[in-house]
Amino acid sequence: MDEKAPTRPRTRIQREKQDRILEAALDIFSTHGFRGATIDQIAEAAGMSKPNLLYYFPRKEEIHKRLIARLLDMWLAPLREMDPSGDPIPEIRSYIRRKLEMARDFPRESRLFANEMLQGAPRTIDMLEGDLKRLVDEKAAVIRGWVAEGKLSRVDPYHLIFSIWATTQHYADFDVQVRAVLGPDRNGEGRFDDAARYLEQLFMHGLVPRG
Amino acid sequence: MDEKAPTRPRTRIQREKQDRILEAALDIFSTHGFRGATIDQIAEAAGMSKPNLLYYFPRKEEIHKRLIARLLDMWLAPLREMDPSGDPIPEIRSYIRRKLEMARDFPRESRLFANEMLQGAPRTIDMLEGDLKRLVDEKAAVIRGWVAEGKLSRVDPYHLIFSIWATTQHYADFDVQVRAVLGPDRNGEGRFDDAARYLEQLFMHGLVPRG
DNA sequence: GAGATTTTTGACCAATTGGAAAAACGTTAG
DNA sequence: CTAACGTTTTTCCAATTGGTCAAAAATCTC
Repeated sequence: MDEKAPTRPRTRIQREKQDRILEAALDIFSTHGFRGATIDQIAEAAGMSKPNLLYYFPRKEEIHKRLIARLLDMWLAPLREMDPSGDPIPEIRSYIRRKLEMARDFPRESRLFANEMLQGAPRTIDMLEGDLKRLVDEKAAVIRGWVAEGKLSRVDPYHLIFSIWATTQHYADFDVQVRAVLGPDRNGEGRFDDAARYLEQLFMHGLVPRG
Repeated sequence: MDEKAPTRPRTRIQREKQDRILEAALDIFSTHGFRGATIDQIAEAAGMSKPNLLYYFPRKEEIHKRLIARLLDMWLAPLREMDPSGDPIPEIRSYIRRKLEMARDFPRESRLFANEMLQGAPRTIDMLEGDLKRLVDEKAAVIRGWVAEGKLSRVDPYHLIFSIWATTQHYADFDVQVRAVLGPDRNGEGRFDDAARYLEQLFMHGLVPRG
């Protein structure tokens, strides 16, 4: 069958333009949400005319769908790599570190996802209840096993995962607030190092000083 | 001087209608963001015609401003009440609990705020750098004092506050995801109790089991 | 109940929106 | 060169958007 829909890039020029569109769309969608973003905005950010953009992605939703798909795949990689046969503490520690690095290096992706969640995940709910839930269930079982072996405190594995997501993504999603509160001084990229150190302490030993 | 702008309600009917509008607007703004929300939507949700709504709030931005103002005031109350002369551990514990209760009882407010942050806080940045920063600076100093007295682990007070915000608001902002992952079973309002228990353990002692 | 005032409605507007059509342009294989 | 193809632009459209305005309706004051 011949598909004319340019969903997957065939030629060099198609690949380039589609990349430019997706790049621009990530900017716009991640700050304005799906409804708040306009095709004109995206087209301008991508340096092309609206009809030209629509030649590559026949509708607005198509662009968004592609971005979300790319994102979810990449987003869950760190959790996927949590190794059941590894040592619990280093595994979790490194999961937190990798997740924080992603918040630092891909803040727009984080915000795109956050936007979608805030809106009730209308275009993502299936993946949440499918792939995502399956993966989390699997890893939760692993964590539960670790707890049973006495290698972790007796914590709810689901809420543990939530808290890792929350604390790391916060630095991407609430970046403005973080910057505003830290002020101009404490505000180089060094804040991610501070965050890493803090989260290490929090997740390992908490706030109560050890006797 | 005679102000005709109905910014503050004068009569009973004004108060009622303005409340209905703000209530409806909270729904819409918190799920679609400022740009994604339309006056028509809000008017319909409030059960009145668009021109009628515009009689009470002459522009869209006015509604949003009022909501944000109301929200910030209420949102920072728990932090404001953190008592420098109290015991550190109970003070922080109770701050976390109150913040989690707010996420449970006022999820739309949380999402409204999150939406504004994602968009770069265009209508809120002044408050963030003003009132908010001042308050956080003040409380951070308090926490630093507690650390110096050896009553808390040696943590960065700013990131401590961020992590409390992140973990608690997560249950409001990412509600869809939390529900999807927990599945239909584990999903009564009991999830907030589970969260409370988990956060207690996390913030007090972390994940490493005590010898 | 008359008159003043407040509230509501209906009709309207210009700008913006997502998108369609088709013609114009460019590229390339034969 | 030319036919076939892929790309881009111009023009257009109907729907939606935030907002206005004057008249109608309801309410309040005396």
